Amino acid sequence: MSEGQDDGRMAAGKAGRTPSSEEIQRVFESLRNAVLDQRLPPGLQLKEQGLADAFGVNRAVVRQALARLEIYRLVTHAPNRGVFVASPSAAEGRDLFCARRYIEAAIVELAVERLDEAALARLRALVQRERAAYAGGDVRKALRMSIDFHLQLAESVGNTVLAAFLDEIITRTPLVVLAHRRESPPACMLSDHEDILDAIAARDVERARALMSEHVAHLEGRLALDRGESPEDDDIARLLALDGLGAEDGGRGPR
Amino acid sequence: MSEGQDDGRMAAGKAGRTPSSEEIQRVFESLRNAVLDQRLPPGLQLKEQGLADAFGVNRAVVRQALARLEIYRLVTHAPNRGVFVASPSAAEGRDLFCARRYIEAAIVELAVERLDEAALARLRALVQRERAAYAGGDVRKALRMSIDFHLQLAESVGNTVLAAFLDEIITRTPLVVLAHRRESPPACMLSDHEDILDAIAARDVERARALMSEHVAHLEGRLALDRGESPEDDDIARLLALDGLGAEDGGRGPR
DNA sequence: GATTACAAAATTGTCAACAATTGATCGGGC
DNA sequence: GCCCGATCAATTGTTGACAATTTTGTAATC
Repeated sequence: MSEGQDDGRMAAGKAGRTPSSEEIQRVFESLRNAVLDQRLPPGLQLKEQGLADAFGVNRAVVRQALARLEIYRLVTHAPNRGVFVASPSAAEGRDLFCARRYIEAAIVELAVERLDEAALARLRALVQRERAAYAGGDVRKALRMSIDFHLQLAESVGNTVLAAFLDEIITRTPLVVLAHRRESPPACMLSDHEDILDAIAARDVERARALMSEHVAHLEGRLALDRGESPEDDDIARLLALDGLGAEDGGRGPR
Repeated sequence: MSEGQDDGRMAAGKAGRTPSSEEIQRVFESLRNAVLDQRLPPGLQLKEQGLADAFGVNRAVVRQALARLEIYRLVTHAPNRGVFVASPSAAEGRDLFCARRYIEAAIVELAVERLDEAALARLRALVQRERAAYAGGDVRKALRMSIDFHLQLAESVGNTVLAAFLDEIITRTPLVVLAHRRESPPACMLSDHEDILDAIAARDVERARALMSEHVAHLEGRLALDRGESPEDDDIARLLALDGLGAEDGGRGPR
């Protein structure tokens, strides 16, 4: 249970089994972590040769790593043009959060059924470390631990499929945040995590589910995902709206 | 809405956006369809050169297609050994069905909220064609249409993330069936599908969810997934059991 | 006769050179 | 002065050959 923590963050879900060629896995993980830490701005082009040089690997390795990132929708691949960091539409963001509510609810429900005291203790320890990171001012680490809380909870209930799904959702979320942020720090609230654990420990399904749902909704609330609120969908549409020539839209466009 | 039906089955979920190099997509789809039709026995080795010859493409193309199949857990990749059709453990099968219950429930819930008459009519038509296929004795086609019903329902509610997840679950299921079948034909019941649609049309969330849950549970019931009931996990164990020398298992093994 | 060491075949993994496509810059024409 | 077409650089896509690893078959030895 302590084996999965390879370089600061586990590759919780899928594609963690057979590291065909190690190198690919390494490049993939690095890029994935960069996305999780919000270091990669949506729209940035990822050039094969550049990455190959940076990681000291062959272009073929980079190519495969990028192909994997594409499947997770972390990058988009324009044929003969290159791959670019994905910039999810508002609709995609909504779908992501909607799905997340359902899946986190399922996980919480299973947690109430199956989590023993030892598992709960581990999760509580995680929240403590998260709190410590916040207190210490290391906001980036705190954010990572906040993510890890959700991932660890999912993994603790022992359903690999649901854990992998949540992992994918959470991995895709930072790009949505970057593309549609409204307020300042889109981090989790410490107390929320603790309350959820308490409800699970008390075997109160309804309360645990409600708290988690509220928690996720709160996260989503900090984003500008409402229909028409943010530059809608198509990348070209966004560019057009950026000039304010919104046709019949009386200048509601952002900026 | 009639555009997604490229070669008999849509690639509902992810990885359908940018077909980098078309060829890869083609090989991937072919293999994926073969899995869905239960034509690929778990454990079979998929040799790169063989597939390259069969599809008339380069080995690199096959390589990438296989990499994608691996992410979907349809094959397992043993470094320096090759890739093999996955043979999911009973535990994995349980996780799959457990997750499926939650996700189908979520989809049904959204369907009650968002499906209009037109969408319902399309789904009813699909069930009709499924019934026709059964009546016509084309069991393979009927099974595919049964799968398509679930996939189409998911797509109709308009959440791409949930649709992709269900797609993944359903794609992985045939391998579980092959590895752990108990009874004869593990197909969906026609009437179940119709009843679910009726409940959705009547906007009866509870009933729709209950019916769907029961439907999925029924599917799972035809498999031998209980703890200790089927040859547990390790592939070698399965091969041993195949000879009937089941040690203390008094000949309960398959065949 | 069984077991271990060795050798050969097959398969995967890696790599670098070549081809094709795209976007941009520059020049000419209207 | 503006617009259109061609050349040029940069990047991706493809291919084939070569290296490393594993498995299988064989032979010698205990």
